[in-house]
Amino acid sequence: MTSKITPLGYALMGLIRDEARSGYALRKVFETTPMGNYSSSPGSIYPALKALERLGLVETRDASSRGKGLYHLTGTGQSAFADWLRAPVEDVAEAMLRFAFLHDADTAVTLIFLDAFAAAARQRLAALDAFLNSADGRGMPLQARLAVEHGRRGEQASIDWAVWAQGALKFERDAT
Amino acid sequence: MTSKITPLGYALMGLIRDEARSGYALRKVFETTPMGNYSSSPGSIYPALKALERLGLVETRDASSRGKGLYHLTGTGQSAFADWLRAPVEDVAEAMLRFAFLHDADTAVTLIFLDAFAAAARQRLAALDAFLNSADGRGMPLQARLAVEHGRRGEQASIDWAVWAQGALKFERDAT
DNA sequence: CCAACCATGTAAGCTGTTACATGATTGA
DNA sequence: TCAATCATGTAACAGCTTACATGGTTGG
Repeated sequence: MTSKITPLGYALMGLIRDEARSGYALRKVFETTPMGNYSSSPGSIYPALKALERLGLVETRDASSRGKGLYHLTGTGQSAFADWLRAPVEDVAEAMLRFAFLHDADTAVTLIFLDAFAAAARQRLAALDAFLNSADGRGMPLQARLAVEHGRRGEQASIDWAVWAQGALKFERDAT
Repeated sequence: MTSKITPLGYALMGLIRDEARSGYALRKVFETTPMGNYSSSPGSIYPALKALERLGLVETRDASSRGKGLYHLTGTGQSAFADWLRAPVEDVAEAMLRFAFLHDADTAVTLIFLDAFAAAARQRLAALDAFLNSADGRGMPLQARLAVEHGRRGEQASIDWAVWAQGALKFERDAT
């Protein structure tokens, strides 16, 4: 067990894998892109980087003068990250984070990932439907049922997205 | 300042408001309904109840024999909860929780809430669109752009839901 | 020269999770 | 009687947020 890496840790590793960066550069990514959903400010990022360093997953090389410390993935880090990319789909937010970093993988791997993602969403959707049709569900006030319907639509949107994304990926693959 | 009540605290207050319940009964709600998204197990629920009690927002009345302690909202608790229901829309998850508890409010209040909810979703959608059209967004690999598109569709689903929910509420109101 | 931004961090506090502990009651 | 479920908790730990602290560099 690689002793618990958080989603934030993986997000950092993914960014570092794509390009060596300083802590500050990493912060900027979270501040200026939708990846900000996976974290925020210095108080979490710097400690998370330190933790990754302690685990031997990243290292800093002070190669140049004013570049400060640029983080690189170590060999261990690369394989831990690769393992994570192929792990089963559970949490939606974490799954999307992983999906975004699958751009180095074979299209086949990504298509399989999307199948799993859609299957998980279908299961959650089914659970919500079951609840709405249960005695408990039927007994709820309108507003509460509408709130569940919001969840239903979110899951449906995920399913539709997954199917559509598969199309987009196949299109790109065949356009080579 | 009522010294910080967490979403879980409000969820508990809302359930208690609808019906006096024991800690165990509250746990069951989280375990068996989609409200489980707002929390889980004893380790958070019992301490949260204790905190609400310390704040004077709920109290237990041991009225009967085997009913154990049933929690009731105090007067302070009722007004704190009412204030929360009318607070501005910020976090999506918290907003949906509030929406589910708006069933005692005038339809007018609920419709206004949905307007605000939709407006917030439109803003987030616009932010994602802006990002996708920015240099940063265009420069991303396909998978990353698809991940953002997942977010876009989620926001769009929220907007559509809000409009639809307004229709459902108006229909019910006029069906009296 | 001064504001803005680069760049890195620490400390306190809050919440929540996991895992464990305990005992009563009830139905098969 | 024995398993399940009712019923209530505690302790350790992890993780994040907020707020603060510090100094270098650079452009107007």
